[in-house]
Amino acid sequence: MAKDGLPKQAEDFPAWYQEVVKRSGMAENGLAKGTMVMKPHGYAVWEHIQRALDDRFKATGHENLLFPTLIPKSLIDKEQEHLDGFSPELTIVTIGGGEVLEEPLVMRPTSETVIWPTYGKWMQSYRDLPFLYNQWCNVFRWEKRTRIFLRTSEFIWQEGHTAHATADEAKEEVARMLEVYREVAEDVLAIPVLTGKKTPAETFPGAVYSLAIEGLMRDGKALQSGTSHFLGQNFSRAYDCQFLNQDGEQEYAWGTSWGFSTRMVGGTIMAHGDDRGLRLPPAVAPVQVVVVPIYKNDEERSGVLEVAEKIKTTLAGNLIRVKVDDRDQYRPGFKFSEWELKGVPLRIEVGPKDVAADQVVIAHRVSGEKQTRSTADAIGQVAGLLADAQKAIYQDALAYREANTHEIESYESFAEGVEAESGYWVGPWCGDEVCEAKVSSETKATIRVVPLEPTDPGGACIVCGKPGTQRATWAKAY
RNA sequence: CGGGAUGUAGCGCAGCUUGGUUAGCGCGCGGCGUUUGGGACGCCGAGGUCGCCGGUUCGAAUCCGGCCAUCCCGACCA
Repeated sequence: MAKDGLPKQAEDFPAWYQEVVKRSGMAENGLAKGTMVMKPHGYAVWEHIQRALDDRFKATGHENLLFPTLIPKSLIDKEQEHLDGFSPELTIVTIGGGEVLEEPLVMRPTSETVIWPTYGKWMQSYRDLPFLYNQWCNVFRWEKRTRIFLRTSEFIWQEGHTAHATADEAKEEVARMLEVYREVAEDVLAIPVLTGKKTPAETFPGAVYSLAIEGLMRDGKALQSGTSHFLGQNFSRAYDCQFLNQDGEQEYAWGTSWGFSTRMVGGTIMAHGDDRGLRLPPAVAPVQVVVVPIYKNDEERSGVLEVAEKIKTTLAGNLIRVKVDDRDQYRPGFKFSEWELKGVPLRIEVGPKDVAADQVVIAHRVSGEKQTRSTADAIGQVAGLLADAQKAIYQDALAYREANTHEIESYESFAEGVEAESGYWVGPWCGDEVCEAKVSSETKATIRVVPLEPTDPGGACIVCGKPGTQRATWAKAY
């Protein structure tokens, strides 16, 4: 074993991540700096995430549409906070058709600035609202330091943009979509997440407030992966989107926006992977079951492959994503390692002895266990075993999070602890940005979330000692 | 944008100090054969503008100058 092993997570997590992403065939660097090529194995995971989200968007009454990638620069300039927030990250097209453009075009970093002026043309009265639209697209953010899946200059996501007649309705939407994100993260990607509100310092530029889900990676760092923003009337005012309300008055519409990106593919890798490679939750695994035939000669080969194909046909008929690895140039041991690297949840081994005894060996990626079952039992049990694996991998991640969540005893112990142990550190905070900034400059940890609903802060601010107003969760983050 | 490092075959590297004629090794790749229950082995073979431009020299992967790119650390970052 480990003839060609990965770097160990415990020794060098970033090296492990880079290697596992490349060797498992998830993605590689693009030819332009800071970009990435999502390869079939990685894109398939994204497609499953996409499906899970899109089904839930439709179920909550949303429709998809698509705005152009290019946004006139003047539109971006209209919302000052938004402009300030994004300015350094903008990619701007200044030449088109060989001529310098009269007005530069911005490659969208997100689409509020082009969607809101358009929404303004579409809304006349409260009867037209709400607009519940979403788009699947790529966005561009020039990054000085990129990391595959986690931060690249171009990435794919969905951005929902809704317009409502009342603030309360918009706030409900923001909460509803955060819940969709939580559900997809936990039930589909098997990543337990904290849900909460961002501090003003971490709020989306132009939003009134931002909600987010945060997952904990296996190196103890947090990853923000889905965000849902209450825009208030900020964008409708900037782009003059008014409607006639029930009282016959012109009113600015209330907005939300929410996004979930391919970054979460990286999150799935880092939340579940181990030293042998990926461990993919069955719900998003491109291949859920791989059948590896074992044989010594042509005669054994044909007998074993016959059984393998039969297993495949039956499972595929039950909508299980199954593959028979009948490549002749690799031996079984090599295939075992390769599919483990790729994170396939279940492996069925079929050799001559098994064929003779009408049995197979089932190997579990999550637990690492192997068991022998009659062929018929094995086929019948696969769906259940996949469901068990989905639960087990979530439980693993949950146990990890619980073991790495610390109650803050004192500022000193927190400052030392967060360096050494990372993980989540929870404690009272006064709500002052000065205290927040002091922590981030002295420890590299930032406030990931504060609770959605007011809770007992549980004591005095860990930084300044004034009365706490809320319980904050700090962590080092990606 | 600062500090450091690296660019030689698809990947990982040696060679450079002390210039010299066919530029090497491992993995991978192609063919043939033996193998196949945890990363097989033998033989044969294909594959290189030595990052780019210029300079020194009879002669440059090697020395000198400039440029470009990538990686790490920092700053920056929803």
